[in-house]
Amino acid sequence: MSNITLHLPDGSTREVPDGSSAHQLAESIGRRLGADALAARVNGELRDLTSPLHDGDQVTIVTPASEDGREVLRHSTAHVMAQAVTRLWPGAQFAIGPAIEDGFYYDFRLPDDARFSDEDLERIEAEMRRIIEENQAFVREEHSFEEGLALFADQPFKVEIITGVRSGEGAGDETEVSGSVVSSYRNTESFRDLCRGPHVPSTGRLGHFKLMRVAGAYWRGDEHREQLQRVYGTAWESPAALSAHLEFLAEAARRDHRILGREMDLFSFPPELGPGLSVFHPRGGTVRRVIEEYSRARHVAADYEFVYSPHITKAVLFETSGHLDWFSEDMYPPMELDEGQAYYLKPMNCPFHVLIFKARQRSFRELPLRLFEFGSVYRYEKSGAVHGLTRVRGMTQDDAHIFCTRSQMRDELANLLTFVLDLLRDFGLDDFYLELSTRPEGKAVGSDEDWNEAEATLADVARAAGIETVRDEGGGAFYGPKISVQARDAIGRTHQLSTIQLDFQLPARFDAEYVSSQNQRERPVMIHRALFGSVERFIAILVEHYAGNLPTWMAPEQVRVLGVRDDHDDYVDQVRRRLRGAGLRVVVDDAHEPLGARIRRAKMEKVPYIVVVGDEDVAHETVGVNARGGDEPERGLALGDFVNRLLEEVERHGSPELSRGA
RNA sequence: GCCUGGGUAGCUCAGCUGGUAGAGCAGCUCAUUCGUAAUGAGCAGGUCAGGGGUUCGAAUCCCCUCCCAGGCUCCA
Repeated sequence: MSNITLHLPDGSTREVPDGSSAHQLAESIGRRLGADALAARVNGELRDLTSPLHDGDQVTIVTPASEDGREVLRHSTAHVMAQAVTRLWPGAQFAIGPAIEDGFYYDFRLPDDARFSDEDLERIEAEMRRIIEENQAFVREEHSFEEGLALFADQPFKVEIITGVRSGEGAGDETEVSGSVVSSYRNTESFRDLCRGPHVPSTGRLGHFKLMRVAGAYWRGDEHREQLQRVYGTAWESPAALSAHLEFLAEAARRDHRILGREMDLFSFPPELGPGLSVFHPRGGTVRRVIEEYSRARHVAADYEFVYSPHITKAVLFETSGHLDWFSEDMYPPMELDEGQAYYLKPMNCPFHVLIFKARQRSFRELPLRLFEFGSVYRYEKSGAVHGLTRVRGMTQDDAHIFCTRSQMRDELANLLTFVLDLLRDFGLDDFYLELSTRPEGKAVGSDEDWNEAEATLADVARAAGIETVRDEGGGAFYGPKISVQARDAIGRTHQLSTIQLDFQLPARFDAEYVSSQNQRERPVMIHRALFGSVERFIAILVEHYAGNLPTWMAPEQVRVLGVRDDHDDYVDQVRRRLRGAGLRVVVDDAHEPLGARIRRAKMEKVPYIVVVGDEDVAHETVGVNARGGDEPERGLALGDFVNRLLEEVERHGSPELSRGA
């Protein structure tokens, strides 16, 4: 028997007998690898371990603790769940069950319109453990379309997938079927599932999973079609990886801004206001004011001009802008005033800024004209979509619109991107990537040339910024492409923050013009940009990023002063006035409670500095300082030194030009 | 908007199959005067989300509405 030569990921080659499977290759490399192997990536394609190899193949053995390995074991775990469900609910129909980030899901329709309850998750999980205990093999079988249709005759969703593939539709169902044949994986005589694969060799290779929740999900993601029962699970290569993931979820829950916001008395969502509408309490108001004031100072330094616009407007404004055509469903319904005149709450600020531009004739000498506003907007988000401060019905954008000439556009965008990233870094977010969203099919307005030019310009600017950029094809707004800045937070989650959008449409719709140096009327380009996105959401992200421990410059309360005994009150007040006089936010806790209890309260409220003063401090004009996150309290620090230290810390965060100018 | 689950004191929660509401923390009062994460006692606090129904009797069972959570859909 002749040998074939295979290429391994480390660049080496290996000869194995012709007809060898990926599994045999793994075993020939090492017993340990043979035992670990779950699947193989052959010439870039994931395959079963049993698949035969051919001369010249590039082969990577897939082991559990890898992205490929986790994907395969998650997908296989989804099949185990489907089998468990059919055992528990005979006649259950299943739709699709792919691997997703951190886990998997499977969509089901249960007999007699039954629904899963939370308790059912435990039953399903127990049944899955039995299936894993049985160590059933995953056996791949291939069929013609006709055979496939016959095999899955009692599974209407599978039939739809198969017929969709045959007619060339359903390209999105690659996890189920691909190519010219129908493949299925059989676990037992009675259970098989339509699937492209690959899968782990047998169910015994699985087991580090947990079912998380049940949810509704529309068949094929279409809200006009049947809603199925989706079960989500997480699955990992080892107990340690599973528990690390569960601990990550617990950590995210501990940082939840909705919980911390209440505990820290920052904001609330009174039910009397309605879903998605928040109020900021004094402490949250302080955080917000500090953030907004800092943003204003930066914008002043960057030559923005400040404008204001009303919250409601006649319908004609949004008819002209085109927003009523596209988003009327997502706007609050109009108020009928003045004999049938419809007024809308504004869902965005841009048309107002265009009107400001148009208020008089503009010269090219005024461009770029940068109009900034903390603009409150109202959007009628679907009731199921609102979430804390991150998805709301009323929010304030740090919104600006830049009017410039086409020749200024590139420089303006490049400077803007630098400005954005610098500002975000000042808030402690410094791990970014960019997303370039391009023309949305079927929704876009405007000429191809304009779109191409806009996309190319944004791509150039993104490249020049030297930050990782991913493309989001078709993700742009109807009037132009955009760059968005995605920031990773302290626990690795990404949040879409700033967006920079190019717009050739709105100036045209409103017939905005400037007079050029050639005395010609020209159409300006408009750049929409919001750096925080919404101020509310930005605060939520910061609270979660810092787990509530906001840096001193943003903290609602910077220092808490405690006297050891009542008779230190005079000195406590002296310390308070000194700190207050230096512009610091100070609170005195003179409750009649033991010092330890007051320390504890201040710690739990995440105050950056706790100052304790007693007899020795009164005598020497010193303070004891217990810093948040510090090891040991510092005793006998001169009051003046402490004040200077704090002032330095508070001022240090900003950019140099700002601390000089503002 | 749809699916699943939920709503009991300011917060976290208990209250079995219907018999008339409880704890801890927080709050208030009094006592305690204390050097770095919980001093003690007492008091007060509830239309059990709201409305309707079943019942001799509803926090508990049924219906409707509101709100919340997690998904789906959507996200200018």
